[in-house]
Amino acid sequence: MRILVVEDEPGISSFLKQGLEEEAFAVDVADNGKVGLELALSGSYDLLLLDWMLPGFSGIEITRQFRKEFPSTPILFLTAKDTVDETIVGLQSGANDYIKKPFHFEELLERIRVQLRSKVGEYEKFTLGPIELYTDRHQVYKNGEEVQLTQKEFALLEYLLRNKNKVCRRTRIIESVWDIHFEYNTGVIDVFINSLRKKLDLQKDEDYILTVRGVGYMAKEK
Amino acid sequence: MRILVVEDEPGISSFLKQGLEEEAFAVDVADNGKVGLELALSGSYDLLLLDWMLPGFSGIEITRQFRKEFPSTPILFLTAKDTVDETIVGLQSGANDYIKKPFHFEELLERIRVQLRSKVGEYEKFTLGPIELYTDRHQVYKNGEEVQLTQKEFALLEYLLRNKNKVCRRTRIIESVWDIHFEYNTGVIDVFINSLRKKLDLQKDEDYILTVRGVGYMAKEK
DNA sequence: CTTTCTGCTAAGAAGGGGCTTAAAATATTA
DNA sequence: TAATATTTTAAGCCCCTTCTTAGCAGAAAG
Repeated sequence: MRILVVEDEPGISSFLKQGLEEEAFAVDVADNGKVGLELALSGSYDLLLLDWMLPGFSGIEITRQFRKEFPSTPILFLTAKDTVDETIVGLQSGANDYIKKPFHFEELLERIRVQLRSKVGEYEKFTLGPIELYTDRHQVYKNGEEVQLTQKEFALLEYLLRNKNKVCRRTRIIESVWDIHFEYNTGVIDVFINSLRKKLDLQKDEDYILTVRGVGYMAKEK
Repeated sequence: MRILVVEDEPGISSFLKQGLEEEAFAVDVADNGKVGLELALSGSYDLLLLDWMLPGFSGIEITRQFRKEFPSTPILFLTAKDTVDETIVGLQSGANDYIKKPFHFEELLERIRVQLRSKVGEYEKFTLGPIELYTDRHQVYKNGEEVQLTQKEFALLEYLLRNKNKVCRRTRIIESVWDIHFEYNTGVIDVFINSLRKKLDLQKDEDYILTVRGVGYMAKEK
C-alpha cells in the first residue's frame, strides 16, 4: 500500500513517514502543494494524507484536482485547529475523512485502515508459535506444513492473530469476522474455534488459542 | 465516564449500551429526540452519541439546543448513508465527529476515546502497588505476571481500583458490581474479596485491600 | 471475661458458559 | 439439477463460576 504524505513541517512529515513505514506502508513525502499534486496525479498511490495549510496549492485545490482524475482513492486531511469550517470545506471538496492535530498515531492508523479496508491488503504475515498465516495467499502453515482452512476459519484465525496477546471479546469477533453489528446470540464462534483447534492439531502443551471465560478468546504467544 | 445514546432502533441502542458498558462507560439510552434532549440538558454526561434520524427532535435540533448550554461536551453522530450533506450539516450545527452506519465497534470506540482524551487520560490502566489492571484488555498483573481472574473478580477489583483510597460501602459495591439495587443480605462480597486476596497472593505486609469493619472495603496505596 | 457482632474461610449447590457433535440450512461446484 | 463443501443451528454434556450456607475467629461492647 502506497501513501503520499503532503506536509510542509519536516518534523511531522518525518514522524509520519517513519511511523507508517513501520506499519509496512510505502511512503512518499512532498513538502509543498505543487509537488504534492504532481506526485498524486502520477496515480501510484492508494491513499493521500494532506496537511490542509500548505505552501503552493492548498489542500482544497489538491483535493479538487485529484478527484477529477481519481474518484475513488481515499483522501485524509489534517486540520490544524478545531475549526469546523476547514473540516466542512474539506469534506465538500471530496476528502473522505479528517483528523485534527495534534493526533495520536494509533488513531491515524485506524482511520487509514478504515479507508483502505475495501482495497486488498498487501502481503501480510502473522505468526503464533509454530503457526504462520499469510493474508495475501490465504494460506496457513503449522511447522511448515500447510493447513487447509475454510474462509470463515481463516478469517477468524486472522482476526485473532491481528489481535495477538489481547483478549478478543465475542461481540467484537462477531462484528469483525461475521459482520453482524447489532445483536448476537449464537454459538458459531465456539464451533469455529473448535474446528480451528482441531485442524491446527493443537496438543495439550500448545495452548495458543485460549478461551477467556465469559469474555471471549485470545491468541497467545508463550 | 457517562455517555448518552439517543437512538430509536432498539437493536442498535442495546448493542451500543452493552458494548460501551463492557468498556466501562456508564450508558443511558433515550429512544426519541424529546427525551434525549431532556436527559442531555440535565448535564450529567461526558459525551453524546446521536442518531441523526430520530422521532421527536432531529439530531440537528438536539445539537443546537445542547450546544447553547454545554459548549464543550463532545457530540458524535451516526449517519445512515454516505451522504456528505448530512455530515456537513451535523458538523456545522456543533457536532464534533461523525461515523457512518454500519460501523465497526472498534472504530466507534476509537473516536469516542479521541473525544474524551482531553478529559481523561489515555487507555485505562489502574495500579495498586505491584498490581496493574487494564480495563480494555481485561487483564491483571502482579509484579508483571498475569493473574487469571474471573469476570466477577475482575469487576470487583476494577471497582475498588476506580475508587482507590476511598472506602467503598458494601451497598455501593453490590449495586455497581452485582447490579442489585434493593436491599441485600448476602456474603458474596466477602467471598470474592477472599478469592481476590488469594489469587493476588497478598502477603501480610501487602495490605492493599483493607477491610473497613461495619462499612466495606478499600483499595489503599501505601 | 463473656456476649454479641462482623468478617473470614471452606465446602457444596446451583447456574451458566463453553465444548462437542450431529443435523439442517446455505453456498459452491460440477 | 445433483453432488459436495461450508456455514449455521441446536442439544446434551461437563466443568467452571457464582452464590449460599455454616462454622469459626477475632473485634467491639457490656
